[in-house]
Amino acid sequence: MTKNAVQLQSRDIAVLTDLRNLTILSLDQIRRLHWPEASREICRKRLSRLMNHGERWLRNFTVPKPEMEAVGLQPGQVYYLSETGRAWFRGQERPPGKLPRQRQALHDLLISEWFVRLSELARARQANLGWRADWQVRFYRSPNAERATLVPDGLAILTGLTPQPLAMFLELDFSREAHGRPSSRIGRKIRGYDAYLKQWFKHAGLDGLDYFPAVIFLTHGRQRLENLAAAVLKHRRENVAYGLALTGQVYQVADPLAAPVWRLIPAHRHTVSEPRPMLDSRWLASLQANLRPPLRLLQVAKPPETPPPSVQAATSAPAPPQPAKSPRAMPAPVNLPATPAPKPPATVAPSARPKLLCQTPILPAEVVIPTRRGLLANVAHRLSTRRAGTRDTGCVWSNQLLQQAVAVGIPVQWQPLPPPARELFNRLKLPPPPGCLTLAGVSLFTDHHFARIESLPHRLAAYRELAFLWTEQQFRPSFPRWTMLILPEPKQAKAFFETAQQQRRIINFCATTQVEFTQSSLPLLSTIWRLLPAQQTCKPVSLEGRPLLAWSTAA
DNA sequence: TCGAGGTGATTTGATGCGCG
DNA sequence: CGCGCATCAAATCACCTCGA
Repeated sequence: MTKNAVQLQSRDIAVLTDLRNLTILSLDQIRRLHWPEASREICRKRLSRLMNHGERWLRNFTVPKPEMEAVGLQPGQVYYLSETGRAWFRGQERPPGKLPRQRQALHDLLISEWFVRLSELARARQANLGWRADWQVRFYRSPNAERATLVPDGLAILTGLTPQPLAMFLELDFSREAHGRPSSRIGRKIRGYDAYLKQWFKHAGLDGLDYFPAVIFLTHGRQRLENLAAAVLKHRRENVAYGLALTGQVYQVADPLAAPVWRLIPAHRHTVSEPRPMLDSRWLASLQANLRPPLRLLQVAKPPETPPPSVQAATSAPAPPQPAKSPRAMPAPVNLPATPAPKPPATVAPSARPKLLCQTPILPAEVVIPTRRGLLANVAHRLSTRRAGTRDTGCVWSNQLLQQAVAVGIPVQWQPLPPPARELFNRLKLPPPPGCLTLAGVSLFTDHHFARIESLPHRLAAYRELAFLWTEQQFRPSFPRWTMLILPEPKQAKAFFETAQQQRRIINFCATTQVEFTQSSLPLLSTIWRLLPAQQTCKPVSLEGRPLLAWSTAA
């Protein structure tokens, strides 16, 4: 057999990407996604070439025909990424996805089928479908949690179909377990989504969403569907919207969203509808109960008093139908972050706080926000283990940003760098960044350690390696979206921008200089930040100064 | 030259059936 | 119950044309 190299075409890359996102796809599913007009044989032949020639990007296995037919799938070979295929994604500096689990092949194929159905629907209606895999949207109750609280089967985002993008977590109920008890898998799932709703806006995997997605449960058997609906009503404590349907029905109708096969539970109502289309206006409107908390950045010139509710509405999406809000619909902005912002120390007048902080080279212990224990510990450790010098200003600056964010009502979180990540930097003989700050749901490394210009390329390479390590070891939260740099000298800033501009970046960088930072009364909001979003090419980006939180539109 | 696409031949694997 | 054989469908392969 000839083993000629296979040149990857754009369609091949699309197939590999789908396999990375969905883990496995059947021959029929790949054909429907990428060869919708062609025969099965043509698709199979290309996959065979990707599998057996050159680099051998794919592998396959057989799921018994009766098993596939029993769940309504077209029988055929099942494909997944080979180690070469996974390595290709690592080479592209993108996560390689997860390994297939042959014992759960049918479950995973049904998840893929939902993606394929939505793709076909999007294609027919000139809409767009985005998909985030389970490893991208899994939820950990706290940064130090050992295990994920909740692992949805995937997140689909349909844009162009409804006025607001339609975002749906998928839960495929493939088990035979009863739903009744809170300790059952379904009971834990429902409680898990309740917890997710309280923190979703901090999750990097849910960036770009304006509201908490609905939860779509697909199950088998009518009685099971009834039990599932009852379980949702029984266990649900928060305003999570659910849509329930039978796998068989959803996968048989031509348009799964427009067909009246869904039992809908709106976010703010304790009722289960009769079978209706998912594109039900009232149910869709109920999703707006879980809007992303507004940043209110432009109102922060005033002290952090509770803003009137109208201010919050004015900065959110334009005029969504306002459902009747129950007390637990959404945390009130003033309560963000979850723990109430502490009162400033009596020695510091509230009006003087920002100015004082920015003029203080080393943060006095009494001004460190006591509730931010991680950062407090970090600063305290640094101050106690070595003399406070320039190396500690990074932590001080982090604390300043943290305090400003709390003062203006932006949700913040701090997580020290995980030990394996710290070891990576140590191994590369580079000072590690202190940790990861999450501002308004966007996580970022805070880094202030550019002592020498020569170390810049190594440092950028270290972040690339860290991105792989982060994915491989499944650190929480997901890999921070941005890396914030405060560059000590103008010449180092210039060198950094030149280096980063010339590189194909996988990390989003936002950088400023020490001078600009210290001279700004409110660095968080000032236009002192140069944003260098990740991109696959070396195309230069504008280095015009922007506010730090402009990142939401930059990448 | 290489890949896409079409067609038909061959191989492979699952299944059913009969026989000892 | 185990074995061999027949049958069928799916998978695979070979060879072709066409077009970029």
